[in-house]
Amino acid sequence: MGFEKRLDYGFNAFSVSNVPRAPRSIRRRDRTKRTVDDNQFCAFELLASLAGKLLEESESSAASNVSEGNDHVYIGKDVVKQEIEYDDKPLKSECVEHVSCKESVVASDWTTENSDSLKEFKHSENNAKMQSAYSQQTKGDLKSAICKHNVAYGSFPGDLDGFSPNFGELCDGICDNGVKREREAKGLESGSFVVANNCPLKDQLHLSMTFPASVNSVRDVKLASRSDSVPNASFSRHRNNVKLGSRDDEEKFSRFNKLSNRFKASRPPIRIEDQRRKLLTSKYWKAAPKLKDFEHFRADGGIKPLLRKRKAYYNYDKCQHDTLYKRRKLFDHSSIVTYDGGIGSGSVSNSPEKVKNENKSSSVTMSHEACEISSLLKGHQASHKSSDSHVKLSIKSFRIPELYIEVPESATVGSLKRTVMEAVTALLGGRIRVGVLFQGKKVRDDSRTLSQSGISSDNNLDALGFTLEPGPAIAPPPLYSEEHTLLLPCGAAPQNLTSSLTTVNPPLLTNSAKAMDSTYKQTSSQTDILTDQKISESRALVPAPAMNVEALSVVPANQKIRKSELARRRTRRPFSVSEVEALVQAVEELGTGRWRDVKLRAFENADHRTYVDLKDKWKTLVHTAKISPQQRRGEPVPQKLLDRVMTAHAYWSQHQAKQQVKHHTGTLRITDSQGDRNGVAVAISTVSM
DNA sequence: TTTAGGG
DNA sequence: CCCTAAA
Repeated sequence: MGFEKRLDYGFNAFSVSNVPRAPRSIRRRDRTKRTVDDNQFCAFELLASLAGKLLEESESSAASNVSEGNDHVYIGKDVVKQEIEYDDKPLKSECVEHVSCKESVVASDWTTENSDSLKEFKHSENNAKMQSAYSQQTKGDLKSAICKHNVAYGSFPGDLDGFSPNFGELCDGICDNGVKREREAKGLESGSFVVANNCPLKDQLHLSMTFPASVNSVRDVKLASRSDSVPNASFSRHRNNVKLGSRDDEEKFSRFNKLSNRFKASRPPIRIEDQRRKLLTSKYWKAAPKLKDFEHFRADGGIKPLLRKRKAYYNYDKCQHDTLYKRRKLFDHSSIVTYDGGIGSGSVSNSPEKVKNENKSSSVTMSHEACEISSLLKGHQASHKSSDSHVKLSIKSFRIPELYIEVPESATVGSLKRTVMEAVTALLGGRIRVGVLFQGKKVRDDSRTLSQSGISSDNNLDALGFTLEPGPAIAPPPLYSEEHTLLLPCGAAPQNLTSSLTTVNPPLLTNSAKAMDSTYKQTSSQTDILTDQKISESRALVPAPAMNVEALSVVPANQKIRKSELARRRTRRPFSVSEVEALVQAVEELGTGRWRDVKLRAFENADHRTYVDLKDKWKTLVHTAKISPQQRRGEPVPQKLLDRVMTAHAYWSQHQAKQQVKHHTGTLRITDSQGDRNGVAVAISTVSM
């Protein structure tokens, strides 16, 4: 009966490919060895032929900068050691690191960096500089050479598995010593970054030919553009940071990784997205700022090129995981330094006596938007002539909150100053407003008088605090919805305030509404760092005198941030009609219980479509088909397709039911005669046909 | 890792 | 899309 029904549904054409599937282990094997062999030679050859050239160019470009000349030598040494130590370090990881590190370098504009304990970071930095040098000096021959590098580079990450057995040897063969090898790595990375701008199209094509998909990192564009930005312009850095932290970027990053994975020979693609999710799910970002952690990362996150066992995969996964992780960390790092970074001990002090001058000088360097602070300070100055009924406060200093800064030990004092200056400038340049805390609570009502608020000279003014907060920019809704702050308009000085005043500052976020997205991240990561870093330590940086209520109020806020971060989704990517078509087609042929196969058949090259996605889409398609056209939304799916969806859905659910019935047939037959529950069950499955 | 389903 | 129990 079921069979006839099936005919009714017009499924004659369906190839009943519900053949028992081979064990996964076998199925998996089917998909292997596809890309590697073909590409192997190519990549090796490129690598080999370019190694020398690359080396030269690396040297020349690095040496072009005098200040970097020394670094180069020095770092070269370090790096060699490191390379040896972490021989199995995944190259891909490297690349990503440098991406991130570059951010921090550009952001802080450090000029020197040499420290054994900061090997890794420094190393990266240097690379970043080299990249910079590359991008600026790349011309003529170098250009094409770099492009080729990119080709070689492209082959690395993807072939870690398939290639890896030879990878180490390859490197050893090409590079006589660690230095060369390292430089080569640098070159590869540099090339990959520069390529986006300079590489002729044909090179890109070459890439595409060599590898299944567009190997060129999607991040290239942004990186390239970044190197265009003026290193000294803090605001441009802002922009870059925002960009870096943008969802899109993240998304692309993921894709970048996945792309790489696709070249793996003996295992299905890694779902980086999933890993990301796991990361996001993890309670806290392990944003430990200690640079030593980088080394740690190195040590345990590496991949043994020669390993092919499952374990190796695990390592690789972990590595990838960590890579992502690390990128995150680095990103965080750089953003912190750039964004609201400052140095804790360097509080922005405005003693009453100096207020005027400070204002003066401030107004030079600060944007007009900082007038709120100026106003506050002026008012404060005016407080000297306070009378009895006046609350007397003395703002000794405004501390910049949640300060966290990280510079290599080898950084010069000058660069440190610059870094701090830039951070502070960026901070003050934004819209800042002042919040008033009293007895641990925000004083929300701006219209209330001080006495109404309980703020009087009689009271313990230690309970009064001010906070610096992000300005009127579109405040992050969940985070600051409760933050009621007192925005002091220019010239509208607060009541005369004298007397000692404790100031505590909540996280001062950024000024730009546009930057909100990244702001979240930065804030959260920032707090994570502090969290992970032992409160005591962070307190040293952010001395929050007397009233630590602020810290309390910060906690929930950050949880909100974290929440928002956790909640982050992939960018939505509505299925196009053609995708639906492909999906329907595949499901018609494969059924509804083989999403992995569906994925492989119809979406193998769609990295962003997981089998879960496909399954979900099918689910919604079925639903869509069931509802009236008026209720449907989004890009309309052709009714014809929906019909097919219904048909296929009906068929396969029936099929499934039939299978189940079959499966239980023996049991059912036996009990059927009894006409009880089992009989009912049979009837149901029949009905559903 | 995949499947299956609820959220 | 996300999350996750189960397989």
